[in-house]
Amino acid sequence: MFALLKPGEKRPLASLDRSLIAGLSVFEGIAAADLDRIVGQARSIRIAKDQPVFEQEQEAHSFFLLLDGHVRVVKSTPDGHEVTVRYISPGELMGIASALGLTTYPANAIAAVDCVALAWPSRLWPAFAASFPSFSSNIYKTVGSRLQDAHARVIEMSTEQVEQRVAHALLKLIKQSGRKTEEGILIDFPISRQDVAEMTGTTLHTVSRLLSAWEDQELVKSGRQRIVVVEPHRLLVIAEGRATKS
Amino acid sequence: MFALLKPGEKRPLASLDRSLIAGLSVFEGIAAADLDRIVGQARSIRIAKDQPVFEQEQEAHSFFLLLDGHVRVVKSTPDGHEVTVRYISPGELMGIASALGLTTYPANAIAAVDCVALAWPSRLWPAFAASFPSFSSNIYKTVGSRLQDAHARVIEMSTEQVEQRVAHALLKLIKQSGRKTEEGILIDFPISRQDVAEMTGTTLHTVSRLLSAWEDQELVKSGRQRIVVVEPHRLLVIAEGRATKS
DNA sequence: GATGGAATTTGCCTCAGCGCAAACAAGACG
DNA sequence: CGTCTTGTTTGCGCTGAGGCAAATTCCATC
Repeated sequence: MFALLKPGEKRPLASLDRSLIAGLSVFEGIAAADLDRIVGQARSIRIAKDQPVFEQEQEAHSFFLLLDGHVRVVKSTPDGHEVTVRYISPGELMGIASALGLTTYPANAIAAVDCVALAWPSRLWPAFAASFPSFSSNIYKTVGSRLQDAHARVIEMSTEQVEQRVAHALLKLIKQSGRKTEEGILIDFPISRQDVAEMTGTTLHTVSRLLSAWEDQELVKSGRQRIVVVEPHRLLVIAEGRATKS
Repeated sequence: MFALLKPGEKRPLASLDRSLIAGLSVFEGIAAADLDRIVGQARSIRIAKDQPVFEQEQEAHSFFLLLDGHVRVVKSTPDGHEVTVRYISPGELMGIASALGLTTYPANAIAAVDCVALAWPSRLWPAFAASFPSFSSNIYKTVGSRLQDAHARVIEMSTEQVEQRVAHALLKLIKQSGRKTEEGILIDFPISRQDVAEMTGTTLHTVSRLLSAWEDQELVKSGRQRIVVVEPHRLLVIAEGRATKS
């Protein structure tokens, strides 16, 4: 199920760097000893690019903490549509269905690049919640902010035009996973027009047209599965709907 | 802040009917003694029609359990749009910001009719979570299902046409708050075209046109702030997009 | 029962964005 | 180095649904 990374990768597997992990917001306020007890029960896994971390409807056997890479969480509808729920960045949790009383995963999670994650068996959750209150409280904060995000998304879909939504999506992506380059801020994983369309409720054609237009205005530079935001500020103007339609 | 009901209302205030409350899913699996300890710390409040239960951005001083009535939860955007997040029915929680680590309410809650609710001070939450694990677990189940709902909503907005979304909204409403009458299933509180528009991300004009068309087909009967679904099954056909556009 | 305000209906016009289709470019792979 | 797959671009036409505006109906209230 979990394919291996290409050989030559230099990421930690057996010997996890606890000091790095301890800095993550999920573990905020947790004593070192407790942290060890929590992390000690996880196994470390690798997921190759384009492989699933977990799948919709599948029994939720584990929950995960992404250490390295990027994961796309997608919901598939019965009639064949795909809607991207969110992208997971390093340090974020995923597959926390069990904390919400679900027994199956509500979405598919696909590695956008080769990934490393910690995995805990879901059955440990009740014990964790009881023994490490700050851990569970941190996790519920995550859930809370995802609920907020989802509502914000509903509001965007209800009140904004496609152009604004796509602009917002790019801004979110560079905020979450942007890497400065000399050209501008690069979205640090392969992302296609189709992917952006699935995030914003539109079509790859419309996204392509928008990116082309923005490219002409030197707002972004983009290529195959690659988007660089050159002028975040002007993009924000569009996102907020204060753009001067010239 | 909390206006009174009209005189002559016969609802319980001081003497709460515990046996009724005990049946609610929020309290599932909780010992009678614990239930008493939880409910004992709540105060019972009344909210008059059109009055706020709590308001967006306000400090989240309390969380609530609706006992009677219907509450509309609405988010306002900076640019004046209003998006209805959900309707709360009797037995449901609202204002549970504190359980998610928020200090302010993320939305406005307005009584759609005169309401009765229990209110707990938010500061009790950590103690409740620690002392009554099934209570907190039930609450997080609620949160989980709301997260699911929100995602479902995003998917609807991304993949369905307005007609389907409005049909879905009516079906959800009759499921949640439908009352059988000889005409059909009545949505049991005043709801305007505008309200439906705010639930579905469209305009009152479009909702009005749709309801008129459905009225002609004898699918629904509607009037001023009043909607009766006559043929839920045919409405479901529309909602699923299997309608024969005649 | 007259008045005023709120909710609803409807016609007409416009356009953002989708669907379709075809061409094109860039890697991947042998 | 040619070939093939996958992602991208772009033109064209169409239409679902919103915007605007005016008329109408229903209630609440005095």
